[in-house]
Amino acid sequence: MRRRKSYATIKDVANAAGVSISTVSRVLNNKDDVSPETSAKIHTVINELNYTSSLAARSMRSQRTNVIGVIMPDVVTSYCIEVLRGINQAITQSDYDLIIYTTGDIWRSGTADQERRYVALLNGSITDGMIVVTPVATHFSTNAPVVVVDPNNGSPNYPAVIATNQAGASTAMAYLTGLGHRRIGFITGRLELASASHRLQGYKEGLVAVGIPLDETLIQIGDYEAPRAIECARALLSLEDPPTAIFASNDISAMGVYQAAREAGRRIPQDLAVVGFDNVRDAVFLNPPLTTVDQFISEMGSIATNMVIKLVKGEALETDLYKISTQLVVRGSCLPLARGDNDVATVPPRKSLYVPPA
Amino acid sequence: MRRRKSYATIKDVANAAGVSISTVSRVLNNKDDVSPETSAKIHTVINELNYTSSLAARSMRSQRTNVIGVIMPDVVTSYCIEVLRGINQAITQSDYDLIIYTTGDIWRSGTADQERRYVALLNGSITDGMIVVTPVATHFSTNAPVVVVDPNNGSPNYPAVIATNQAGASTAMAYLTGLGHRRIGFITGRLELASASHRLQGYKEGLVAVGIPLDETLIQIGDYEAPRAIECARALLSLEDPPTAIFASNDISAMGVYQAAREAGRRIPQDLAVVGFDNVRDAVFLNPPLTTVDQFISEMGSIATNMVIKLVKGEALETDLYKISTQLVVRGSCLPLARGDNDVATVPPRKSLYVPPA
DNA sequence: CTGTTAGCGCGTTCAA
DNA sequence: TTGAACGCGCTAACAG
Repeated sequence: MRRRKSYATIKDVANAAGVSISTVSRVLNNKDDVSPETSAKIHTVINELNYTSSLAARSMRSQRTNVIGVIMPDVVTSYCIEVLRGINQAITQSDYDLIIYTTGDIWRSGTADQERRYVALLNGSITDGMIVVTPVATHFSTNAPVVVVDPNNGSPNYPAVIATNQAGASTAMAYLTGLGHRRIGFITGRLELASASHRLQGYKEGLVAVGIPLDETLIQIGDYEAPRAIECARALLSLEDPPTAIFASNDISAMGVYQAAREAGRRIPQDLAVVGFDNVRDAVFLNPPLTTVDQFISEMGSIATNMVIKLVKGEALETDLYKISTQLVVRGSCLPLARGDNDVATVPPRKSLYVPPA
Repeated sequence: MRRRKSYATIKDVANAAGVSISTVSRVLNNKDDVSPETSAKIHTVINELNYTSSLAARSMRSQRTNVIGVIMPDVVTSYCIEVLRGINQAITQSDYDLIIYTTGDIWRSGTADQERRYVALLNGSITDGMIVVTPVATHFSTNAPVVVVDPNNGSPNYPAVIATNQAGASTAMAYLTGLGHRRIGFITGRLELASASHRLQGYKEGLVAVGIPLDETLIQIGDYEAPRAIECARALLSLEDPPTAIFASNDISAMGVYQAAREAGRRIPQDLAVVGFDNVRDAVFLNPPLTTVDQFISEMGSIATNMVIKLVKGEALETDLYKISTQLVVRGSCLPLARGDNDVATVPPRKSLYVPPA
């Protein structure tokens, strides 16, 4: 499996153009001291040979690659996809290219050692700066710019973009309790993640705020994924005294609740109010459209991207800790708690308003 | 912005351990001819210095990186996300790491030149082999393994994984016409993509098969995205003689149809049958669950991944052209066309069966 | 078992 | 305006 010089190198270009390597290099880097003819000649050859300078060799010398790296635990969960969406958008409007690095294993990675390894791997070579998403590690061995998104530890050592998970959750609770709900089920996220425990705190906080005692049976341990959420919702709905509302720790879990409710013959929102978290893109397409807490995930991605780019360029940051406030997006999945069983007529009909996510 | 030797190099390790550089290299690559003590000593130092070998330098020498590269037009459309899901899964079960490369611009990229540039960029340096998703380019200048997913040109020059788009679409049409529908609207995808025109062909084929004349007003030009699909569906539904069924070129577009139908007060499936394409993860969470054509996108990703890995290892492929047959997944978004307006009672109640996508 | 030597492809001096 | 020489961090061949 040895492949040597399978592609054109700067040497090939130099030979074909009848000039020296360094002249080609100069042309590549737009130095001004090259005669127009030589330059033109070289460009022709470059096109003919389909030459591209080697990222590896180039970065090894110049420490400059025009590439921003992203390290994520995975690229398939809705959260990561949304972050990516934002990063993607910010990259589009910049001169930088994007490399996403992942082991592909949701569970295996996420360890501090892995993260550190990756940061070193990319930053030591092919990346000008990087974004680490939901890191557990607190320190990375690199002095190239690092920006962190939603770190899993308290006070990040790097410029960070974070969401106000707890406040968002308690806002949602305030909404539900305001509608008269008192038995509110909760499906947690992956509790080993900071976001999940913060949302749980928000749930409890919301209960305390209106003096509802905590009922542990109303809390189900989820994992941010639909299958588990379906089970959780089934458990809640088959309780002797089932909740009239369920607050799911993310939208995917809320979709699981929809599924379980349909199975159980419970109508949303008449028989069961549902609130999600994230405001994922598809939330608006559910029937009824999902009321959820928007945490502007994709914004977090684009802000983080702009932060690293600034740092790479040597500019200063306005702030090292960028907090993004969550916001409740009210759509059609909740109704006021009706005392008389299906007293739906008393509430205004919900409009099928298209509320674009983010 | 010049940063020199910001991180530990192999030289630092060698100095700190009091050995030569090559000895360290041997330890790094698990060569057997190193004394246990030396090896242990070096490992200690490596940990202390938090050393990671530079990907750039390493790959430049050894042409071996243990990294598989993916080049995609973007990382935010549902199609790409699904492909990624499959790649992700296959990578998990391998020893390889994954790098995803994208310009982040859905529209800017997708040009043959860009693709060629990226392939050269990654393969010339940091990647052992790569997967190019929906390429328009037909040839890449590299002899490192390349596998192509759903190429936009006829006969790919590289091992490829492709979906049977046309057949899938005509199957869906057969289903709809079998239910008695004769006025069937169609929302296309981005017609510059091969998949989109193949699906359109399948639509027409399905019409021809049962002798329904083509009505151009029933074909709306979409772009695989929801907002456009909503407009298309609105147009179809406000036709003088509106369709009784709409076949959308992908699930995201089908979600747009749901939205437009809701606005127009049309119930799905009673008043309007809807079929999608892709079988995206969330299709099952829609209400009613979406009947769609599964093209096993994520399988395509994992198969492609396993193919490159084989090639990288120097193993032979069973086949160079892997066709994945589509399959209709019947859920709840279609009913037989009822002559007597809302003659719903004649059909069996749809079960809310959980059909896991893929 | 370990050190020395020679590049990989490229950018950057320094001379010419 | 251009070319020769050097070294980035690393691996592989060859000596010892």
